[in-house]
Amino acid sequence: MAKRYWLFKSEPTTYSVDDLAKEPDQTDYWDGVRNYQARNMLRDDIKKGDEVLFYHSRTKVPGIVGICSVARSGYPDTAAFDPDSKYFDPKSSPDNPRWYMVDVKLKKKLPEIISLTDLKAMPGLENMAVTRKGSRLSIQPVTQEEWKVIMTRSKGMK
DNA sequence: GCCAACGTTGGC
DNA sequence: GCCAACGTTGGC
Repeated sequence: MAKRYWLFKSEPTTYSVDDLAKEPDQTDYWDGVRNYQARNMLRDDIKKGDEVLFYHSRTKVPGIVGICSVARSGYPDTAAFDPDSKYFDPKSSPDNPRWYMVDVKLKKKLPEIISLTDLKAMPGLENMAVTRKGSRLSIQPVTQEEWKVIMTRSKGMK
């Protein structure tokens, strides 16, 4: 399977790119996704070696803040089994897990954010879910063309 | 903080 | 299986 590209959203008050940067080996699990469409991608499609845009949502300036790679393909989200976790789901069990997560490794924190406003203005990104109104999907596929456009933009930074 | 858009739940 | 009610998301 060829390498694929994704965009992961997180609220920085919950988990930010700086939190990931502090982790050993800058690697952490991406838990708490509780949406079936996103779950299916985590379980079936997102593989080790794929690349990920780290996106901050629900903040003053939303946008892409980092580039990550997938360090581990989809496996059951253990937070769903933990009654003390805010992601606890009694309907998920180790025998029959409902939710999945992957591990991500931060490759590069961008020197500056590529804001949503920027993304909307960049040619070639018109079809990205994140630039479309009302898109709440927290895990989104990114095409190779879109990825290239964003990489070109990030390389222009100093 | 507001509120429109969205996804999920549950009664019927 | 429909759909109203509800809770959540996320830009502004």
